[in-house]
Amino acid sequence: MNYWLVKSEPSVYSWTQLEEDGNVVWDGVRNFSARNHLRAMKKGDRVLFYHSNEGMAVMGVAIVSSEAYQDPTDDSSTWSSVDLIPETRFNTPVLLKMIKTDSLLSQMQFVKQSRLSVSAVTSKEFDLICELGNSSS
DNA sequence: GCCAACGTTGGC
DNA sequence: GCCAACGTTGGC
Repeated sequence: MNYWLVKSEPSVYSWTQLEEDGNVVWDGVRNFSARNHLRAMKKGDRVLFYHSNEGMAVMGVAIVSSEAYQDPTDDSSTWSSVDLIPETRFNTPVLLKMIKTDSLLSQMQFVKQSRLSVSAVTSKEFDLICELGNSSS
């Protein structure tokens, strides 16, 4: 299994919205590196769901429920989408501030490439984020 | 195929 | 609201 992180501005699409919807078509990605990550996703892969701009924290874990297919919002056959479903809501969102102070987590791809909207996560990083997110503060 | 200009993202 | 980072575009 592989691990990923997607970013979303909560004013555009939030974790709470994902929980209400039960699933989401992750469309609108218009960056080649991010698209390639979408295409590498397998059903069952875990995806950290990060709030950018407001909140700036990993909110929980989603699951890839459908592998990459033609982005329905794209006419040019260039871009791809996947489907995500919510799995676990962290009881303690893992703040970017905290991630940046950790020697392991501060090396995460999404920290180093802050504009990449879909990034890869190692299993170590994933486990530690989950540990922090599931611990009661 | 290079690179300057431009637009967008996202943290602060 | 500012600005740094960086991906994309387009002229040459």
